[in-house]
Formats: sequence, structure tokens, C-alpha cells
Amino acid sequence: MTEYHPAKIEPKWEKKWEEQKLYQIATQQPRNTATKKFYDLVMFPYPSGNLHMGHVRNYAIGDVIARFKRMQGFSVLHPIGWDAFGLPAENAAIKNKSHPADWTAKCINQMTKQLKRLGISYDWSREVTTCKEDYYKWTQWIFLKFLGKELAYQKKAMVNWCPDCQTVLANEQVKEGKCWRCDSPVYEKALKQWFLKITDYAQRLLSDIEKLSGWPEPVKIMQRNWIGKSRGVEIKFGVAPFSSQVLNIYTTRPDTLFGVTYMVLAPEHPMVDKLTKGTKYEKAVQAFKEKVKHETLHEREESSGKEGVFTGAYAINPANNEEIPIWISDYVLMEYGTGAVMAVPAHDQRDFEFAKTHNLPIKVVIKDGNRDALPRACRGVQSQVSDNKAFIDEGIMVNSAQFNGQPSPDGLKNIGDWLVKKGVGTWKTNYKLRDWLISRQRYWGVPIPVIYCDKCGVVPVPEKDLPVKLPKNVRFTGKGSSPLAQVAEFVNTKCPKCRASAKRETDTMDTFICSSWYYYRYTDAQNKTQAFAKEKVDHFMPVDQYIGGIEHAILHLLYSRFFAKFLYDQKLVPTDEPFKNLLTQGMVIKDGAKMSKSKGNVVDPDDIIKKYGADTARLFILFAAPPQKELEWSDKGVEGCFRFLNRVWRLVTQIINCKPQATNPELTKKTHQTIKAVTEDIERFSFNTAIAKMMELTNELSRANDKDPEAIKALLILLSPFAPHITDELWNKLGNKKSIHQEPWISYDPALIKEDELTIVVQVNGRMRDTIKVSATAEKNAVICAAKASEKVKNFTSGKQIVKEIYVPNKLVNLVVK
RNA sequence: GCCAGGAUGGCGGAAUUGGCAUACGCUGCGGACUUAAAAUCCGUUCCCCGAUAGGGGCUGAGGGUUCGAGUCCCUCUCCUGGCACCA
Repeated sequence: MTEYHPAKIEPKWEKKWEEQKLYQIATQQPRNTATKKFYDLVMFPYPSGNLHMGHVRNYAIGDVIARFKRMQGFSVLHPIGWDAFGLPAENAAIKNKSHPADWTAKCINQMTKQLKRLGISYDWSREVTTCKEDYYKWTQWIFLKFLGKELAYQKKAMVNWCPDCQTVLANEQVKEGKCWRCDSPVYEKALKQWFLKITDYAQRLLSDIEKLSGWPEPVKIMQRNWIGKSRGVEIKFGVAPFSSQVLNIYTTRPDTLFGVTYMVLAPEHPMVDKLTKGTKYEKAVQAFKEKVKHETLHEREESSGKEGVFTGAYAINPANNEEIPIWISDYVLMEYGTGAVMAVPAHDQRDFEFAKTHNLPIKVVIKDGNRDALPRACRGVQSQVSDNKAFIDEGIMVNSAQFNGQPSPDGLKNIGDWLVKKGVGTWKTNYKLRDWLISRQRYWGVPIPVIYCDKCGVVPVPEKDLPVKLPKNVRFTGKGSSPLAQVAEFVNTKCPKCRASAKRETDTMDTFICSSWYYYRYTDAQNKTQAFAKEKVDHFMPVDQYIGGIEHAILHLLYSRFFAKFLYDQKLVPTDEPFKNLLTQGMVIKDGAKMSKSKGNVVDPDDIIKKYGADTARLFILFAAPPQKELEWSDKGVEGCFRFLNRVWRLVTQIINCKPQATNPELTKKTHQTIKAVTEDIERFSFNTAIAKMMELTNELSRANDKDPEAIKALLILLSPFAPHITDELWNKLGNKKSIHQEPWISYDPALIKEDELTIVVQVNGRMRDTIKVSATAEKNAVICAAKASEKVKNFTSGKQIVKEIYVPNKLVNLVVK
């Protein structure tokens, strides 16, 4: 009998699988004529250089599903690729004086080796790399489709600007308001940028969440909140000194209109200058504007104080013609609504704080219905606004003319309709979702395929000229404008329309664009003339199972849904939702904290594979916790899984030379029960309990004197999706010629699972007192009689009256006594 | 602050529909094998009373519904994640 040496057997099988192209979809043997497809997708990695445990978890989960579905006879698409553009490559290039392309290629090479060493059953012939020309050509092509439908456009937008590095920074590069590289404060700066009009799809992105029955509820809630739909009224306020001017505000609470005591504009609001020009307030207002402008993003977000200045102007409340002062403050955002709000300090917490700070009046118009059913005038009403809190709940309208006495939800509707009738209001729907800023002043990304011509303006690069190639000879200093702007050969070109000299766009695209459509490319990865052929996407889409980290719950998944809807509208793809089922895996942690270099609690997958083998690594990571939950790493737990595989090894190698023995009916029953349980557990992603049940079967088989070959065959097949190497080796040792991974999934015989004797729990007054064995066919009365006959039960029933008998078939009897 | 999720032995976790709480693994303890150790195997391990039989208690805290609650409802505490001036 040989010993279990994973290091010897695992690479051998990986090589064989690759040679036999076992996992390429074309080579999978269809088991029946009507083979159904199953698209099993894991979130492709950023090639950072090394696989970490989070990757291992993601890919181990994906692989169990792929192997299981394949054995069930599905034609499984299980691809992998690289989200290869992005900032880290550029930073590494600056640091190591290398080229991002070389650095990325090296990382991909290293991680490919690691993935292959894990024995994940990918179809490598469909590998997709987003930084390669044959991929980003089609990313540009899709961009042009957006441009053609006017869903890609340019506008000025605020970006993070580092005055020292003379460059734009991504949000994650701004650490506490300072540049991560030079530590100088980061400011907001308006730059002309490219956007995708995702807001056009806001309503569909919201409504279609209902279609996603296979998605976890928390992810759907996060997306709903992110889209942030609200219903309200846009109201016109007259401006006192300029009767011709109006200011539009947006409110979700028109019921509080009579409680407006002032108005606040965003400092950037275009009316601010008009209102203050030449007045004594101009100086203070300009100073405040200037201050806000120079406030870093961080400062503006963090400033809890309600700062602001009076503009000297007054607005007229259309409800009661009251004049109210107009202020400006940084708590009002230009980007949302109309950039102006009506302030109701009695019923809005922010307005309340602002009013307190600046001594502005507070007027109650909604009375707490719970405190006093009668909205008697408004005496005493002031008291419900305590020293530090506005009353923001629903209540009864007061101080609101003809609306007095109405419940505020009715008042909300009635005042809104009243304003519409008067011609000063419009019902409006607003979304928090903003258009997607996709320009990056970076090198390592997809060039935006656009040319600027003095005569023709913005000209899309014609499809036949794609891809717009990223030039290789670029200097990386990390300073100055976009690196591409410094490459004359790239920038200077001819206008495709008029052939005059023209300049290329030098910004590149946000990498989230690359990852918003990669799952389509997998369906036809080697297509040289199209992004993907219609019949291929039609066959494979949608993704049947998508697996990845919860950290992508909003951005990646929302962007992908947006792309899917757009491509669906262009009749390029068959469904308007890309991912049918979603599994969000939890983090891998150690000592209660996320693994990180700074904490020194990183476990390197390579070390685990070296010591115990890939099968043990995979098994532990699936056994230690359910996939959705956090997983606490435990070295001892890994050893436990290694011991289990050793037990399986000994169990199987022991019987190789033995003659088949008579089967033991108890073992057969246990085997078939295990087949049923493991199958059901895999289907509901309960991999940890599936493994526990295989351990039980193994323990029982080891203890049994007669080794049942059928049971051992079943155990190996059940275990093969989890531990593919050892099972293929043992399968081979048992004399099988074909790989175990080409076997069909094993089914159980319901007749063999049936217990002919059942254990029934007997309770007295709901407390367990005894268990009795009865025949599986026993009638209710017989079971209750047997229960009453139990000596232990009698101890609790004697001398008492049985008032109720509860019988749950096959499970329990409960005798209620008095 | 708002939204979501969670709390079960010394630890990771199980209990799928309200029906034997703690499966499986780890750790600890005891034993077998061995000159010895490792490996392996066997037993044991929620707490309390008890030699055993047996009994009592226990799923973050308190209350409720029910013949019966880890599971359903209400109140509270703590933890984790997401969002956060969105008018």
C-alpha cells in the first residue's frame, strides 16, 4: 500500500486533463442529444501578481459547481480571464521603471501557473485578457455604439486634482484629502470628461431588480438604494427684487411648504452671482464660494457644521406669498435635484441645524398626531420641536391655510396637485444615480476612440480603423497631463471626415467598462471579426451562475446590468439581465481580521499547496464555512481535511487487491442516503455539510469489516468535484480507464434509503422523555399506544390525565397531561 | 444617523418546512500500538447534581404565540458590512 503524496499525483493529473482537453466545451461528450448548457462564471481577477485565499475560495466554489453540472450532463461553460487594465500596473511601472504591459504579462503568467496548480477545470481556450488588442478593440466598438446612440457624451465635471503632481486622481487615491503620493491637499477641479448616460436606464435598472429571483436580497437592496428613486415636486419660487426671475427647488415634502422660512442654494448655483452682483453681500458670498471651491472633497464631506452666508435676496413662497431670505451653503449639492432647496427647519434635521446656527425662524406646520389628536391652533405646538431635533415624521397639518387638519400624507399629495393647478409646480421623479464618468487621465486603459478636428468637431474613429492602439513608447513619471498626451505620434492624426490634421482623445476608459461585457466575449473568445457571434451569445447567455465577492454588489454588477440592457436594446444579446443566479462569497479572514500584509496574517496558497496539496486546500476552504459567510482560516482545520483525504486514500488502496465481498445492507443504505444528501447540499451551495456527510460515510466504511466496492465508487464520485486529483488517482488505481471526471453523477435508489424501522420521539408536555422504535408502516394509534407503554413515559404520565395527543407522522408523539 | 445581516460548546460550524439542540471538523483529556516518538486506531469532551440509573439547566438578554421555539412575533444589548448632507 502506497502513501498519499499529493505533490506526486496532483501535477500528473493536471497535465493529463490539459492534454485530453477535458474541460474544453467542444470536447465534452454530450451524454444525450439534447445537452443543456450551463454557464458557470467566476469574477475574473485583476492580475496583481499572486493568488490570495479569496481567489482560491471563489474558484473552488465555481469549480465544484462546474464539475457537478458537467457530471449531471450539462455542457458547462467555465471560463477564466484577466481584468488586466488599471492603475496598479502603471504605479508598478513608475516604481520599477518597467512597462505596464510587461509587468501585467508577468503577473498573468504567474497567476496562470497558480490557477492550474489548483486543478480548477477551466476552458483555457477561451481565456480573455482585457488589455490585449483583440479584446479592447471590441471595448472601443461598444463605446462607439453608445456614442452613436448619444449615450456617451462630454461635459465638465468635478474631479480630484493634485496641484503638485498636476494630475487627476481616482477617489481611492485620495487619502484623507491628500494625494497618496506627494501628500499635498487635493482639490476639486472642473474638467471636460466623457460620461455614459446610465441615468437613462435608471428606471429599468430599478424595476428589473424584481426579475432577479436568483440574487441575494441584500445585493438587490443595495442596488435599489444606490439608484435612489424619489418622488417629489419641483416648485417655482419667485425672486423678490427681480420679479421676472424664478428659482426652482425640488422637494419630496410638499406638505411642509407652509413651513418654509428660508431658501438655500448650492454655492455653485448659477443664480448666486446674479442675485449678489453689485450688492453689499457680494464680497462675503464670493469669499464663501471661494472657500468651498478650495475645500478638499474630504473637508466638504466631513464638515458637520452648517456654514453658509446670506445673499441679500429674497424668494417668494408661492403658497402664501411670504418673503423668505435666500442663503447659500455647502450642504446643498449642485448635482442633485435643482441645486436649490426650500428650507423647513421644523421638519428637516439639516435645515433645523442650519436655522439654529444662523438664527433663522422655525415654523411648525405638522403636528405629531400621536401626541394630541386635536390640532388645536398651534399653541403649544412649538414644544414638539425639541432643542436638537426636527419633527420629520408624518402627522397632522397645521398653519397651512386650507390644508389644516389633513393628515400630512394627504396634504403632501393635495399641496402638490394644488401647485400643479396653479402652474407653479410639477411632479418629478429624481434618482441619486448619476451618469458614469468614464474618462481617466491615465495610460494603462482603453483609449477612447475619438478624434478632435477643428472643422468637424468630435469625430468617432471609424469602425474599420479599430483598434485605436495604445502606443508602447511612453514615459511614466506619474506627473503632468495624461501620459498619452505626451506621445506626438499618438496624438497627431488626420480627421476621418475631412482628412485635415486633427488630435486624438488622450484619456482612457475606466476599467469597469472592460469588466462590464467580458462574459459575452467568453462565449466566442477567439472571434476575429466580431465582439461575439450572435448564435454563440444566444446559446450561452444568460450566465446561469455568477460567483464573486460581495464588494462588487453595486458598481460592477450595476454597470454590467446597464451594458446588458443597452446591448439588448441594440439586439446584440438575447436577454436584458446578464446574471440569472448570483452567489456572493464572504471574505477569508485570519485571527478575526482581513488578511493583509500590514497585519502579517496572510496565508499564501502556494505554501498550503506545497505542504498539503491543492485538494486539501480546496476542501478546507469549502468545509470551514458556508460560502456566503466570512471564513476564519485555521491551520489545524486544514490538517483535519488532510487527515480526511488520507483516510479516503487508505480506505480505497486497502481494497484494491481484495476480492469483492458481500454487500452489507446497512452500508448500502448509508451510501444511498449520502448520495442523496450530498447532491442536495451541492445544489443549495451547502458545501460544508456535503463534506461533513462524506466524512461520515468514510468513517463508517473504515469501521466496517467488509469493504463494499459500490460504496467506495459512490464516495469517490461524490468527492470528485471537491478533490479532483486524489479521486482521479484512486479511480485509476481501481482499474478504471477513463477519468472519473467523465463519469456521470451518481443517483440514489429511493427504495434503498427507506428505513423499515423508525425512531419516534416521545414527549410529555413538550419535553423529550423517550424514543421508541416502530415499524415504518405503523398506524397512528399503534404508535401512540407504544409511546404510552414506555416505562420512562409512564413515570411522567401516571396519576395524570392525558388531555391531548399530538402525532407528527414519522417523527414524534407529544402527550399533554394535566 | 439610515439600511442590511448576524449572535448556538473551548473554537469553526450543523439543525432544509416550528418537532431528539450541538451533526462534521478542530482542540483538550484518557487509552491501544511502539524501546520511544510521530503517524494511526479506539473512547471521551455544553453546564450543574449524581458512583450509575436518572434528573435539571442551556441557542446574546427579557417577554409573547404554540402541545412544542435556535427557528415565528415584540422590546432591548452587542457585533459586522453598506450608505451617509440626495432636499
